[in-house]
Order: sequence, then C-alpha cells, then structure tokens
Amino acid sequence: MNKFYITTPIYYVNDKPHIGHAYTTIAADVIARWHRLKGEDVFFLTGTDEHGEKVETSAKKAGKLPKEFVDNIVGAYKYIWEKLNIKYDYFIRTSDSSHVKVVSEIIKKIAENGDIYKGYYEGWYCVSDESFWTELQLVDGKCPSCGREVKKVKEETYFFKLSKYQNKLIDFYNKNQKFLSPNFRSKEIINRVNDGLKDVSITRTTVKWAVPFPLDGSHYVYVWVDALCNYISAINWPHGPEFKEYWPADIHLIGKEINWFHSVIWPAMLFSAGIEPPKMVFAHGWWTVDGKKMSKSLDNFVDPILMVDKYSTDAFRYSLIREMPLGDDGDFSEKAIVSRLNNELVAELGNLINRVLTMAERFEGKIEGEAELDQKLNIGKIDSLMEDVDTFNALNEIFVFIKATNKYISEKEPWRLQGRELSNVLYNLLEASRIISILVYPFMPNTGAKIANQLGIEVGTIDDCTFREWTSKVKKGELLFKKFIQ
RNA sequence: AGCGAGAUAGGGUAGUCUGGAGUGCCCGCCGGGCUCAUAACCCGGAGAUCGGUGGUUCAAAUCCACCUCUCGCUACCA
Repeated sequence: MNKFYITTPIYYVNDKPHIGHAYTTIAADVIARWHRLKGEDVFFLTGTDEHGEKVETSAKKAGKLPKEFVDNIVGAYKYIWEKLNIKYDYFIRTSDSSHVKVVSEIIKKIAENGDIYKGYYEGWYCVSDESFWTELQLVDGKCPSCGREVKKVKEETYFFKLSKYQNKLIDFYNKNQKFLSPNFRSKEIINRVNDGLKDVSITRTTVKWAVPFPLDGSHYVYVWVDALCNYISAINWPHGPEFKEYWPADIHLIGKEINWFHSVIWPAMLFSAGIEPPKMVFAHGWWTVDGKKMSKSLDNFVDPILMVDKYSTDAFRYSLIREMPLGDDGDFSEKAIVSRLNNELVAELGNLINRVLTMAERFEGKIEGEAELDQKLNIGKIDSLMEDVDTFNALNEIFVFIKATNKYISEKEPWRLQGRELSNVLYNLLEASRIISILVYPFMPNTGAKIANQLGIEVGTIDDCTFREWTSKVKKGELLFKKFIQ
C-alpha cells in the first residue's frame, strides 16, 4: 500500500485563526481525503507553533504562564478544524516534551556534523515593534514598519552553516523538479540561493519561552528551527515506526510567505542531520478580502467560523477551492460565496441530485441499463490533476461531469419516457450521482455523504468510479443546499 | 535597487511551458426550449484590436526584445 504524508504549517498561537489558516488546512484536508479514497495509507499532520517572544509577551499581558496561555488557544484551533471538517491524523504542539526533545537531538546531530558555531549577530532593533531588521531593510535608517528610530544591537548567537549547503541545494532542486512547487516559485528560490547563502542565527538569549539550546545553557533555540522540526518530531524521529513508515513527507503545504524556510533552510538542516528531505514543498497564494489586503489596520480578517455558520462548512470549503488555483493569489468576498452557493451548489449540484432522486423514486420496477454517461467522465484526468496538487482544476473537472449530467437529462427528456427506456436513463443518472458522491466527498465531505445516503449506499472509493450494476433503493431526503437570500 | 508574478469581452477566470481559426468556464445582459427539479435545468445570441510597441514564423494570447501599469519577496518578525 502506498503511504502519503501531508502537512500544514504549524500555526502561530499568537494569531487568531483567519481565512489564510483555514485555506491551507482545507486544501491539505481535500488532498488527504482524496488519497484516502485511493486507498493509500495517509498521515495528515497539523498543529501549533507555541514558542517565541510574542507568545511570551501575550501570556504576560494575560497574567498567565506561557504554557497555560497556549493551552487555551490550542483549543480554539482544534475547534475551528472540527467546524471545517478537517480530518487530521495528528495534532503536534511545539510545547510537547517529545517535540522539545527532538529539536534538541537534531541540533546535536547538526553540531556533530560541524555545522554550528558561535558568533555574533549584529542588526538593528526597533524597540516599539520589538523586531530585528537588517541593514538592507531599513528605510532611511529607520524602522521599515513604523518609521521610528532603531538601535544597533550586537548579541552572541550560534550560527548554522547554511552557506555550506548552497551547491547541494541547487543540485537537489535540479534533481527533484517537483520539490519547489508550484513551478513558477522555483525560479524565485533558485535565483536567490545562487546569489549566495549567509549562515543563519539559530539561537536567542533574550527569549526564554523556547527550547533550551543543548550546547549552551544561556541560549535558546530560535523559533523557526524549533518549528520546522515538527514535521519529524510528530512522527517520532528517529526510531519511531511512524517515521520509518511516513518519512519523507510527500507534501509540505505552506503559504508563500514561509517558502524560504521550507525550501532552503529546512532541507539544508536535514542534509546536515543526515535525514532525507521531503519530496515537495508547495507554496500556495494569498487572499485579499474584497480586493484589499488583509491587515490589522483595516481589521478585515475573515473569521472562518462566521462563514461556516452563515453558509455551511461545505459551501465555504467549496468556495475557497473553486476560487483560484492553489498556487495563485485570489480575492475573497461573501458576494462570491453567495454566488457560488446559489449558482453552482444549489442550481447545478443540489438541483441535479434532487431531480434525479424525484424521478427514481417514482419509478416502479428494476433500474437497469447500458452505460452512456460514462463517456463524459474523465476520472483519469481528475486523478492526475489531484496528483499534481491542482485541486482547482480537479474540482472544475468534477463540475464538468455534473453539468454533463444535467445536460443528459434535458436531452433524454425522461419525463416523456417509460418502461425500459426510462429505466435506462435512470440507471445512467443514478450511477452518475453515485460517482459524483465519491468525487465531491474530499471537497465537501458532508455533501458527499448526504448524496450517498439518499442513494441508499455508502460513499465509495476512487476504484468505485465506474458504471456498474444499480442495486440500491433510493430515499430522497432534504435538499443538499438551500439558496441563500440576503 | 535586485529577484519573481501578473495584465484575456461589462466583471471574474482558464488557456501561455509543448505556436495552428480568439477556444473554455462562472456571473451579468438578450432571445428561445423544457416542465423531472430548489423561478432550478437545457439551447442560442450580443460583447475582446488576448496591456503597448517592435521582431521571429506560413501562422503568435502563446516564442523573443523593449515599454507601461499592478502586485509579491529580499533571510534572523511565526
């Protein structure tokens, strides 16, 4: 049996979950569910990133210990994933003792390989933003974020010899074309790596809510190094059976803003520690909201919970996937959700199932016939799109089949038919509906299950997506989707 | 500044890698058909110098050059 290991980033607990988090996780869930339908041994990982200065500060403000503080917020993430029908296999937390131990072990491995050395980090620090900037980033010598004065800081730190891996990375990218995905992002990374790599600072002395640095008691591991290790700590590197089973990861699905860490620093760390790198890092795009960038000043972060309560989990999942190809940027608007819900989910899919079931229920006698509609179904194409992580076009292709099925009804005019002719049309419609229930399931699990239920069957697998004998008895239920009227 | 992405009918998109009649999809608009169905479904139509200029080619949305505009990234902030 093929294994399939997919991950989302671990989300920083200081942020409130918004549409960006929801999108990544929904996309990963859709892909994971598709692979499960193919009968693969799937491991889908998500979790939370809980260390760092901001969390430390927020906890202090809330009058809590960091651990108490994050325990609270983790619940919010788990709740939202439940609302969105996310079926993850494991939820990793960077504050888990098992994870902390792995981070420490990895650092030791890297050090054994001679890739860690002590030095000084020099940079510019903005007190009001509490953030570090490089010389290049400063605007007129001032903080690029708030425009205020910055002060030069010099701090003892340990470095990871990233520069050592420049050639090895380029070689790796060339040999593994799919690693940098989608394709257009590969140039971005390759050019920058070719421009030269600087060693990266991997410890801090000021932040205490972090993994203790195993080589020096006065240092703590920088959060990014800590965070990246989650992908192997979650499967119990180095000796766990899960690690042997699932590593290397098939897909790290991430947002484009953290591509550098996943496509450059992470594989370099793994090279150094003697661990195989993942097969693919897929960086997806960003959402604007009603044409505007999401920002704190506009306070226009979309709350997924509100969307789900208003439009249903499936309509929300569907809208996000249908709106844009996974790698691109796109715009989110409630207007678009309403439009897709009313025109596509209600009018095309929901209405199709409803009319098919109405006719099938009225028919008395055995439903049998010859497959005709199967010509409109290209399951191979859909699967190969899904293999290419092209959820957008795969979903499009599924709707091509749904439309073809609607068209088949008007062409055959079953209301004019009876007996064997009618039976034949109904046979095709029911088989098409059965297959639709399977295809739609990874995208809209509730809907797929509801369709199957009304057809009197269980949701099948990808192997079941061929026309065969109809044996079940249908029982029409409530409408799949209801039109949303403002 | 460097690197990268994008500009396709009224709006939104796909197609561009691997050149072949402006080909597809959604919304909106106009007309028709149907009555199984959630005023849903189906068919037809109007609407585009495929950002601009030049080039390669029998042939360019697609390849090349330059230009204009929009957006992202630039490593120690997750």
